[in-house]
Amino acid sequence: MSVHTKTTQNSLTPVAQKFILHWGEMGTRWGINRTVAQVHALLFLSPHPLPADEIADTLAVARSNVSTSLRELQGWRIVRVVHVLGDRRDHFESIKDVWEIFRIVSEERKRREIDPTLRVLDECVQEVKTSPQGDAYTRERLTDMLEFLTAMTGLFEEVIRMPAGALKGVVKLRGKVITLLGSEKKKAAG
Amino acid sequence: MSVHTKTTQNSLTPVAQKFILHWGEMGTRWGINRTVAQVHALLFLSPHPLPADEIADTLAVARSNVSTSLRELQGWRIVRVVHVLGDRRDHFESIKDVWEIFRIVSEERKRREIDPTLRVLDECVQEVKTSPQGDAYTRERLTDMLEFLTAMTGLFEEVIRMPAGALKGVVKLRGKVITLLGSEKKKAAG
DNA sequence: CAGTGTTTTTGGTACTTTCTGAATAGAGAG
DNA sequence: CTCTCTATTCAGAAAGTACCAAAAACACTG
Repeated sequence: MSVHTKTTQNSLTPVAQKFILHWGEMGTRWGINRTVAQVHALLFLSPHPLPADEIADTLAVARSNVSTSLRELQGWRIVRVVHVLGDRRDHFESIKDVWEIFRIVSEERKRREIDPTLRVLDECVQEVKTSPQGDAYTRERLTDMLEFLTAMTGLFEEVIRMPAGALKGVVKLRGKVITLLGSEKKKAAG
Repeated sequence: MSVHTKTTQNSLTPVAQKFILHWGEMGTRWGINRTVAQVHALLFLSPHPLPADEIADTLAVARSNVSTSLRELQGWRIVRVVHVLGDRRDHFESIKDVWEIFRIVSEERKRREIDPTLRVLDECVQEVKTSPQGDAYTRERLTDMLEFLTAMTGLFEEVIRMPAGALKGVVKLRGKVITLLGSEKKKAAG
């Protein structure tokens, strides 16, 4: 206690504070470290790149913690280091395009989590096919799951590959997407 | 009568084991308790409803832990209790339709996490509009984010509302979705 | 190469979550 | 009503994660 006396408290507007805190909270719910999410939120809102110590100051966390978080964010390729003339320190900035952020994070998570799952599922299906007991029910369930995930991933990749602006167009079609897909499906089937 | 053998055959096939372990691991990465995910995986694979003690036995976790996990799964409405004649114990079964599972879980998470985020973002945007400092940059960033999330949520709802079978149809269109949406957008715009 | 500012690593502590065993509560049967 | 079987709750143990301060490493400068 009483260690927080070094309050240079780079002032956040109440709004920025609210957003950053909420973002951090959401992070934890999706398996992302709170501080990491907060650092990202701060950089996202910041109109110019920030040095690590200023981030630590603003968020009131240890400098070392910021260092780790920045490293992680760079690993996800949504934050990068830039340099400012006359300042030896690294400065960090976030990608600002929300669609880009979403796309990159999604792809990374797909790579890290979905792809391995698909691999495991495929192995499972193979194994259950050749297994001595040949549990038909298990096989059916696993096959279903594999097919579903494959299909879902495919659709997702379509969406993710859309140009940034396209999404807004899609929204204006509210309700039409299903129809479009549906009718196309009928044409293909019939 | 009512002679359910205490010594249950709790052996898992290697394949089932592999799937359950991986599923549990994936759960943790998406903010879902490992045991909860494992219980779900087990019920998903099981050709018939299972009583809690058998689940505990099979997964080698405490009975109480299973109780909690089942409660959580029921809260998500992807597991329900059923009864077996001549057996006082509750038996549990999972929804088997993968699309259903995905739909229900997605909607629940949207309700719990996305919706509150949209609310906070909206508040932030309102507040920054009327704030004394009126930080224009922050406002722009927050507005962007709000618009994006709204759009994404909308699209997601479209997809989620698709009938179970439709997804497979979509996959066959590989590459056409963007085109369809794109051309439709141009038509609408131009 | 000594000196200074900056970043990363490390080792330990605090905190959070998960899990368990024991206690408790409930529900039917005799 | 009591006995038995089952389900849930709860307090603390165990495990896991986040965080910090200090030390080490690094990168420039003069």
